[in-house]
Amino acid sequence: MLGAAVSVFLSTFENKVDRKGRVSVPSSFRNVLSQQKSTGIILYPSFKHPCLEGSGDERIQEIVSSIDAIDVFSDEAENLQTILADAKHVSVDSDGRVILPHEFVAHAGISDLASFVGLGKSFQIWSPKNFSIHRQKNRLRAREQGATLRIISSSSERT
Amino acid sequence: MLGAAVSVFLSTFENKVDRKGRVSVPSSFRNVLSQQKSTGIILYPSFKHPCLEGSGDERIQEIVSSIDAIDVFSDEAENLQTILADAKHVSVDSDGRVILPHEFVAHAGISDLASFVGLGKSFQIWSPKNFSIHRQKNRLRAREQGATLRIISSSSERT
DNA sequence: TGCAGAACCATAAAATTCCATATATTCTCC
DNA sequence: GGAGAATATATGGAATTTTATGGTTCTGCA
Repeated sequence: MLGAAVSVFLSTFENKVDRKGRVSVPSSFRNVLSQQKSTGIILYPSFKHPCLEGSGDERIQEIVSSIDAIDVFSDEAENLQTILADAKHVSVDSDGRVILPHEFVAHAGISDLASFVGLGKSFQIWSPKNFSIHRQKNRLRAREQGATLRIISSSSERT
Repeated sequence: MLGAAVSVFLSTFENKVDRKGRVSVPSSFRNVLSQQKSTGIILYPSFKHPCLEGSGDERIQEIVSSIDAIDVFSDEAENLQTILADAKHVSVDSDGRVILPHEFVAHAGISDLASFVGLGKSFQIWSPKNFSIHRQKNRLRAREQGATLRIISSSSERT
């Protein structure tokens, strides 16, 4: 099951969270991370949903550079700084696990199970229950709106 | 201390301030500082908020250079000079603590707890109460403005 | 000589490392 | 093709190290 696999975060995995808040990062996610040379992952609570946003830790550099590129006292700079203030770097231990900080566990409503949801360049962590609700809502909306995918060639942004 | 982590000030820590005004600098912040070869930290009261601005002590050099780079008699130059005039250098003791100067404690409304807030290249120190208000405002606005979408990948610019 | 800051010491709580095991999945050799 | 060895993953628990934090003592300076 090794091989190069795919270098994006893909599909959903449900793992157990133990008493200490430890949870295994899905091995395919770990492969993506190590390809990015990340020593760990960056987590921060989502603005929009009761879940956590996660990514390799090189993402932090992007945010910091973004802040540098704009006026230090602007609202926009403060928005990005909010992400930094809320984010945490968690390192992946030798067994492939991370510790979910308590505040985050609370924000996401996670108890003893966590769903890792691959989103390509990043991923989310949900409580399985909240995720299934979210997933269903999304599907419904997608169907109503007749979701069309605009696939952009080469390097561009996602929605 | 493994997990070299990321070399930026990240996330928020709430530590106790004892009778003498001593407070522990979060260990991850100390790691950033030592990477910067700072012997201590520079503190000055924020213009914009009831909090303290902090950074490694090489930051002073940057401010001095900035002053040189702009019109000596401009408002901006005076603002920056005010920072220099108000700033203090505090050293980190062998247990990782600093002493917050009284005037600063007053400006930030800090009593027995202090929140260290990572902002990337610098950080802030707040009273937890003031910070939670500030944070809530910021998160609301960030959500409306869609902060996460504005992250500049690597070093591209928007026009 | 009194007080603020610095250097020491002590300890409880929290985080990190290490070890053990169960369960798959893959590989290899017969 | 299949039995069993070897590997990988997920998970539980214990041991060890760091942190945060309170207290005491020492020292220089006003």
